[in-house]
Amino acid sequence: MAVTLRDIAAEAGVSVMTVSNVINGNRSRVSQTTIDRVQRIVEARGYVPNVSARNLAARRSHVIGVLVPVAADDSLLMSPHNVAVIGGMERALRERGYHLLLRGIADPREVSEAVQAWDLDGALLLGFLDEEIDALDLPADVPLLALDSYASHPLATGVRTDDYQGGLLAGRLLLACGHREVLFAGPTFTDIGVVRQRFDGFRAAFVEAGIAWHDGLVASVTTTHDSGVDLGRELKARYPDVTAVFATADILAIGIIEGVTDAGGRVPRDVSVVGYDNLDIGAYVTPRLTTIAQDIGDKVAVAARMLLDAIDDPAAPRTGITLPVRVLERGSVGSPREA
Amino acid sequence: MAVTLRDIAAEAGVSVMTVSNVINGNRSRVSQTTIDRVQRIVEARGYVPNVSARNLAARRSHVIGVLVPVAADDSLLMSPHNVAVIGGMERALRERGYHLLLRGIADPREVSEAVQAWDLDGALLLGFLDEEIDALDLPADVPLLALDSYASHPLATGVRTDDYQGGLLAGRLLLACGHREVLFAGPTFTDIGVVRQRFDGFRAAFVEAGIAWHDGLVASVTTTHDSGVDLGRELKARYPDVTAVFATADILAIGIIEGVTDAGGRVPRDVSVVGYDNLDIGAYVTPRLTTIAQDIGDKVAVAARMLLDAIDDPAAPRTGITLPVRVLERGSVGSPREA
DNA sequence: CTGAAAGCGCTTACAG
DNA sequence: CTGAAAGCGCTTACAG
Repeated sequence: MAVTLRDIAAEAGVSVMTVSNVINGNRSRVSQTTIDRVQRIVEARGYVPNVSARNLAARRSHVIGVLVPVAADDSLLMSPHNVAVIGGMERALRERGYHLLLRGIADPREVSEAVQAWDLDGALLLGFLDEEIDALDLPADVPLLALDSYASHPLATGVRTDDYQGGLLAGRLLLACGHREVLFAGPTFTDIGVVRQRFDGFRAAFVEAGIAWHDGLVASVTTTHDSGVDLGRELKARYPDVTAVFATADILAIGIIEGVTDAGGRVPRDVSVVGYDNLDIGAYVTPRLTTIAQDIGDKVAVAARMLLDAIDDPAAPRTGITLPVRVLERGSVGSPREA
Repeated sequence: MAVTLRDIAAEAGVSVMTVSNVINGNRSRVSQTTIDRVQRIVEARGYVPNVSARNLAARRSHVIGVLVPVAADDSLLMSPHNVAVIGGMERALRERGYHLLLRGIADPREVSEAVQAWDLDGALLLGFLDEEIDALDLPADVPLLALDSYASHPLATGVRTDDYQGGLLAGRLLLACGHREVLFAGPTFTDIGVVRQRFDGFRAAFVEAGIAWHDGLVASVTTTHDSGVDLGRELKARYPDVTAVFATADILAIGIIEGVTDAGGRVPRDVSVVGYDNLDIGAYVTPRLTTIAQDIGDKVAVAARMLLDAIDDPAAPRTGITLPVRVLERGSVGSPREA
């Protein structure tokens, strides 16, 4: 049988509540002598508080749910971006005494279920659509943080990078190199959201430069390597005048480069490609990927802090934070060839 | 206030325990009429059982800890391999009604602490050294499963792929292409463990072929892209006669290819490279990486099943399972040039 | 088929 | 500075 508070209390000759106070660092309420004695016994007996009992009594869990939508194949959406976020989050939480419950969400209702069932202190929503977030029905006192979201749900006020600026920078870069026919490649988007922002920023670069941009130059594709390859292969046929592509994700951009190469083209000589994210992998491919870089570590650190602060002080007003992005020039962008 | 069992019981006019039985599917103990009535109320009120209370009373948690060592920089060891495992594990657990607690372990003692504190039903150890596993001091009744481990700890009987065979296949492949001076590149290894097995298998290929292999041809490096690059750059200088490298991880192999290329060499013309794992990324680099492929999905599925079976029947004897590996030939291996 | 009661291991006002 | 008691929301023998 595991050692309990009661065992410690008996051995120390004090009440259970005194031991509890020592364990929880309520030192002002206990004499130093008692603290020392109890701590020695705790140490000697290898006492470990039972999480369930503590959570039940305290009506909170010190657990943060990291909730990730599950794709059609029922497996977690573990993009390199999400992986970096989860890893960083685990670390930030551990440092502050919280734990991470990783949970795939097949139906949005499971979000509030998870929050209730686990007495979650908070939750990080990773990769949900803004519409899904807005449709969430949650107890108002549980801090939620949706990463990279433009949802208007008040609980979801969060952290994101400057997607509009990212699009703008990508547009400017390609325009500065002399490109005029540029394809925007990314997932289907609506009036709000990450992709919309990147698109608007991208288009603004053309307006700013006084250069017309063809509405038709948008390719709606899934954000995967494979669909990038497909697009790259057909690029010449479907968009004969295009000299550059702005892809909303590195993984997609890398696929596009591969597809273009497969079809006999060369990057950046025939087609320039700009990605988005700055994943490690972009540095491993040939040519190295030019991309819009966001600092995921920063983003996670800020998100963790914001979430835990909201838990400590639920009444404090929350304002979203937008982190900067920058252009990381490597080898996949050049000037267009003469026609 | 959240709805509790008692609320449901009151509304249904039955005892709390009857509701509990309905919730938990002990249908043989309740009449169909009662079941229906209770279920309707549960549905209408949006009742969600409290996990802490359930765990405390039942003395089990339905939580599986996925425990990953934290590196020197305190962040989780999220290699692509581990990521795939964690993603697959979450899914397998969710399908069977379990939850995943992701936890970085800085000190091996935290393993048993976590098990105790959370009443963990089981734990998956991911990326621990065999020595660490053998040194673990755990309550005997909590199933542990160490992936890819050769530890002798009885609780750690687990699942791994055939590392010896992997090394053997890599060796045979390179020998068949005509290579004789082959460098083995991987982390420092001892008498037991994954790397030792791959090494032994690799060397056995030479013995089998009746070809001598130079003991000096082992490069001890960390399993990272960067150290691969370093090794690749110095390859010609440090190992002038070497015509091929067998790296114990794809990420390392990819770095080596890049380093060789940086130094003006060409793969596979000047140097052939074989990796290990079959990560997605191996298909994106130039040339595409030839590698020893393991089916991580399979491995995780088997591991999840084994772990949950052990939880269901702790008395059942456990035997480790070794899954097959195969050679995946792509573009990074060729014949050595004439000297 | 159903229930009353004890108990899981903690924390939290409250009292002194 | 310390304690007795109630209670968190469940499950588990036990009894009928």
